[in-house]
Amino acid sequence: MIAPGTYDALRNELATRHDELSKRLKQIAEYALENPNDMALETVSAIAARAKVQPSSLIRFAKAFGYTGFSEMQKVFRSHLVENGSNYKERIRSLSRDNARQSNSSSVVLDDFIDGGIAALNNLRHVVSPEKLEQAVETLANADVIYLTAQKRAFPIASYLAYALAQLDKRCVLIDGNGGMFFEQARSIRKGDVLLAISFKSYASEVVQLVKETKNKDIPIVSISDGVLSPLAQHSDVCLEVEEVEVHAFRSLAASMTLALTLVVALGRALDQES
Amino acid sequence: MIAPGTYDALRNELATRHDELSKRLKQIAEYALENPNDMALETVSAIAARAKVQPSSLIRFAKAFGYTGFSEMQKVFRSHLVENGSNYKERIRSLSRDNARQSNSSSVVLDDFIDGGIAALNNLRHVVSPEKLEQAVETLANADVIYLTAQKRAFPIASYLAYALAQLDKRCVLIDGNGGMFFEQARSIRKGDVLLAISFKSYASEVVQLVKETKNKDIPIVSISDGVLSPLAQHSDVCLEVEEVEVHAFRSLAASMTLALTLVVALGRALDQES
DNA sequence: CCTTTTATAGAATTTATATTCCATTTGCGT
DNA sequence: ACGCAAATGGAATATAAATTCTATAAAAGG
Repeated sequence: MIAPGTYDALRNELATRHDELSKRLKQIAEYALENPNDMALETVSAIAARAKVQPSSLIRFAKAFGYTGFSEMQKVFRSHLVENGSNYKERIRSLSRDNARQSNSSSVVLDDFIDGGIAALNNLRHVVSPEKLEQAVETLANADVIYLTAQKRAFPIASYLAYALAQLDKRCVLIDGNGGMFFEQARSIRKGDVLLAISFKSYASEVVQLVKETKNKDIPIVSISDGVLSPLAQHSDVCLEVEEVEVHAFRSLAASMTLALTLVVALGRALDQES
Repeated sequence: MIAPGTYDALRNELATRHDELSKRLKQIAEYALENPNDMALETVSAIAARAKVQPSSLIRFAKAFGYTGFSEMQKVFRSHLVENGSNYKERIRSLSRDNARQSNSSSVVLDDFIDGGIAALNNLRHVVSPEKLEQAVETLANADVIYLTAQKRAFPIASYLAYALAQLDKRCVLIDGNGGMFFEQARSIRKGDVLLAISFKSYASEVVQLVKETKNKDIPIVSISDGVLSPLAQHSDVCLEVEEVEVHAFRSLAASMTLALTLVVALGRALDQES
């Protein structure tokens, strides 16, 4: 007897062997299928109480399916919970393990980044709250001029936003620090405008400083950054969070780019509706 | 002191009080925000090991935020895990409903772009030939200076490449046309250098022209473009093809960015092996 | 209807996990 | 440089949880 290692395999096993199970084990199987979250998170005695069985029955149940004990079976339920939810890090972790095995061909590197990018995109679904996104779009839609700023790794995103916003005939200014005029370029921001700042750790000091200063002028700030600890998050009216995956010691921009593009298209729709 | 009862409240508390926290507590806060799943599922000692702290620090951490112990705080992380999973399922359901009737909510747009990005990335795996990739890497590795050029939609990629190559201490020049000096910037290309050009349809004329001119000077050219019909493909020594998916009349850059990043990392490895 | 086998309940035990406590270190103000 | 307060590490302890064991109860077979 071999114990199912995945949630789906276990589910399947529970279903097919359901008939041959004893009364109490049937009862537990039904409970397990209906309450997988309990199986994943509660203690043996808590589950036993809820399913109206003895704790020992749960252990017998687990052993009947080939596990050494209940805890081992619980791991299967737990990993399911994680896969379903926001966790894509496990996949990445296994990815980096694989990386350890001397992957020196370029196409292996490409595969790793593709996997990482897909994981980051999937994750984006979970971490971006629809409300924040809506709020960001609305703020930008009401802007007279959108000022864009980013430096270093985040700069390509601002640069892309400048291009895409121009396609929408939305007025925007890219504060790129060209000619050492970072703050000078920002000086023309005024009431009615909005600052869209993008920065990831380690946060470029100019961008952080500009955000603070602009906040003091009562200009609305929308930001794209990486987590609540970001200094941008603290000073922004809306902060959209992205978490890029690190593969081979480099972070991609796939997810951030996708979010930026979404912002543009959603903004375009909002503007269309107005007119 | 009142302990946050929800994940969002806790996150918020972690962010706002992050500054006033002691060294070890900061460390734990950061780990918790980056690995909420671990916080939800692992044991105190397992988390302690991963976050490189003592188990007792985790208990102090929980108490610092008003909980009676770590277990109480863990409940918050656990309930988030459950809610997150079910929310996601509901969202998928409501999304497919909305999609049928052309919903215009921003998060639907986001989902479309995420799906599009994933499709483009998967496609990338098939269309990029390992040989070409290897050849591109080799050509770039042998370059004295890498000249980068792109305009319009492709420009962010060149801009990102410039940033990433600098990280590798690989000499590069970004021909961005700033100050109307597009061709002037390119004038200093000489034997031993390589031109890396990126352009998608409709191909920016400057870039195409520059590629042609540079080809005549017998400078190797590596390009990233979209299909064999690209004028870049014809004049390049190696042309890496990417096909971005068009969603809502806009093309993402997720796949192209991923390819660009791959090129950088593979190049980095090639350079390491040389030395 | 009795015997044998299998399943079950519940207490007892073992194992693992969280928490506390205190000696030591670190940081800070004087 | 000194003393004080806060923070930390790590062993010791307490708590909780999983698992085993056994007497009892239910089925199954003759």
